[in-house]
Amino acid sequence: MAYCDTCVVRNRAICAALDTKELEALNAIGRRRTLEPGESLIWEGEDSVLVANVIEGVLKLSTNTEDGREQIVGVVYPSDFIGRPFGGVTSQGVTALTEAKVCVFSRGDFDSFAADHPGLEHKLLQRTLGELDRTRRWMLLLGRKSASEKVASFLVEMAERMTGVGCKSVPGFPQQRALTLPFSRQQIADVLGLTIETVSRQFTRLKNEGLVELPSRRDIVILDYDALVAEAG
Amino acid sequence: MAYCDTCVVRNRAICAALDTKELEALNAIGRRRTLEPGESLIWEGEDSVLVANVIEGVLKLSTNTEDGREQIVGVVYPSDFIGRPFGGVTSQGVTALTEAKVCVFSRGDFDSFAADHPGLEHKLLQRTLGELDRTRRWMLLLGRKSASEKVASFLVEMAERMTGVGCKSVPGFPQQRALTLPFSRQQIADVLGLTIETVSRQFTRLKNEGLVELPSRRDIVILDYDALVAEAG
DNA sequence: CGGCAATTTGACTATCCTCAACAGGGGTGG
DNA sequence: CCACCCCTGTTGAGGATAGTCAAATTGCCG
Repeated sequence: MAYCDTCVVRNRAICAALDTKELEALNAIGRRRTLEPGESLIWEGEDSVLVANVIEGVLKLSTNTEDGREQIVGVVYPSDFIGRPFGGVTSQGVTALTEAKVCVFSRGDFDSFAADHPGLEHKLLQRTLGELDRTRRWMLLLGRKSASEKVASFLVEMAERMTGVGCKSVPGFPQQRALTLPFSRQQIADVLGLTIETVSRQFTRLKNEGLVELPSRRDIVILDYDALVAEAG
Repeated sequence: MAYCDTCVVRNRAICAALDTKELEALNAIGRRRTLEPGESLIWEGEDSVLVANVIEGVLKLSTNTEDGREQIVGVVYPSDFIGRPFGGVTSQGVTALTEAKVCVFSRGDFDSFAADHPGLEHKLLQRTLGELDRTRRWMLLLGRKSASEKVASFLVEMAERMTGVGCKSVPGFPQQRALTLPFSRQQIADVLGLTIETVSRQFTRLKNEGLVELPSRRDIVILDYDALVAEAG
């Protein structure tokens, strides 16, 4: 049952703080789980009952207003940590965007384990501080950027994040990058605080201006990365 | 020099994790500093050179676009922690809104000290997780709420946060609360992702509808708290 | 090939922003 | 002590951006 031995995020996730023996103990309280696209792992407003590491796939963190408007407040990738340790109510739901594999722990078990392993907590703290930085930078986009700046920023961010995952650099076109988005148009709108129609219009504008190509609904080829960065503001 | 003995946030800040002796060691590497309103402690984009605890006053965390638009991404109160431990570049500036007292550490000193005191790191982790939750909830406001919902949410949040600080409950009017805002109109706009004019118009609307009174620029009396909560969406 | 959902496009509207003028009030200096 | 000034905030008019509603189109899947 020593999943961790073959875990692809072994050295990038917070588990990297643990030696082989400690890892075995952690392994004993965790279990792997596969999620289908659209499947939720945690629901908004429930007591925090579990935490997890992402092994594979992309998931969204989202909150909703009572009348159904949604805002995606975070996107997590392999090696990222999910959930709210040390009590409290989770104020975001967690839902798989692609097929995903996660390593799940009951929150109580994880809390106790973490209390005995300061190195693990340190890793988690660093990760949380980084996530807070990233989240605050995103607030500038939500509060102060125009629709065109938002969409350009989104594409730049995706190009960075997906590097090495779904990104191929095309020979002879160093700026050119192809990526497969893990988001529907609606989900992009929910990330950017826009409507689906506005996102769609911005995409076609970028296509008409020759900055991107849109071979299919989920695929984007970036033809002029620098122009996108400039437009991101 | 044992400032900590008389420190008003001794039991609420992350220092609460330390015993008397440890506190002495921490005290030795920190120093108190007073900030005037508008004075900055940390500038956006600089290397992280110091961290601090807030003892007294209110400070803002803010980021700016190149062309000068500002977004306030966090507001910190007494006992809150400021700065970016464990390296990296701080992506937010920190500026006092009111006169403020802070307990400052060089980042390197603090990092080393924290490494030897897991209890302190644990407190800091809890605080950071809480701040991340709060920040993500604010993203829903920035991305999905209307101007009237934003302003109402802001007043509700301020009423909660300032309780016990600048807040008096008026006998016979349990819903009624008076508070002195630490923000100018422009700063409120920068918190909410609005313009100063829109904020001003929302305030006068709330006044005309009898939900609040505005005795002076910085003072607000909430006459109908429940209505504000309802309008916050 | 047909059906369905996602996306795009179009027309129109509302909200919020911009620009501009005005008002208030707190502090300073005469 | 009062008048003035400057800064902050308010109010108004007009316009632009993004939202809403509706219809057309695409492409995916059986």
